[in-house]
Amino acid sequence: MQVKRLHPWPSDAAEAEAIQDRLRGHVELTGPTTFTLVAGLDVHYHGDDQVTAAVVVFDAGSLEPVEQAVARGRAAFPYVPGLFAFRELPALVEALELLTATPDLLVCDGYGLAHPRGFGLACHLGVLTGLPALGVGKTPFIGTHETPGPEPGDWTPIVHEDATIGRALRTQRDVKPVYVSQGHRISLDTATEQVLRLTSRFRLPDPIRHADHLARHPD
DNA sequence: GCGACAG
DNA sequence: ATCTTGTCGC
Repeated sequence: MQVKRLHPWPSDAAEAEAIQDRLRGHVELTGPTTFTLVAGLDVHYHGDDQVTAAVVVFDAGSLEPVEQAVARGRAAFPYVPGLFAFRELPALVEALELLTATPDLLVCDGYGLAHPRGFGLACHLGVLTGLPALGVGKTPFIGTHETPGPEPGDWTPIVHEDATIGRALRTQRDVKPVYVSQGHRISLDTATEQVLRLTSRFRLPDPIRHADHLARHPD
């Protein structure tokens, strides 16, 4: 698939934040409610700043993987909380461009709207591709939330400065919640519904687990 | 002011 | 993040 060309690369944190502040205005918080090809994305780090990005495309009906791609490279930015996307974006975009199929939903490993400037990795990937995107975080990052109930599907809002920016969502009984937020062209209800639908057996959605596995074991 | 801080 | 990758832990 084709991805919009990356903006000039930031040489420091101030430039990176300026890019986020500018692109934030392009995020759309509504979009389709059903999908046919869902992609999970993840990046594996190894050695000194080496990265392997993986994307696995699933048929949304059968939940079977239909295509995958891997791109190797170097972390493109130092790790700074809030600017984490700049480490992984070039490798992830390269992996997406290797795909023959064009997914219609990106399931990202990290946050979207639930971010200090409202523009996490899932928003960034969504805006660059123009595709609906959602973020799934494994640890709380920003905002406050109550503990959701113990059953799959139970959730509580993540609130920051009087706004709901995501949900703590229980995907499996008595297993720690995941943190869902909108990336681009998706509602919070739809993002929640898709994360649940895509999670078959473990804590995280299958597309993210498969991408994680592929990034660790590319051969 | 200090510490903590997605992956 | 890195480790083998299910999740939790005080």
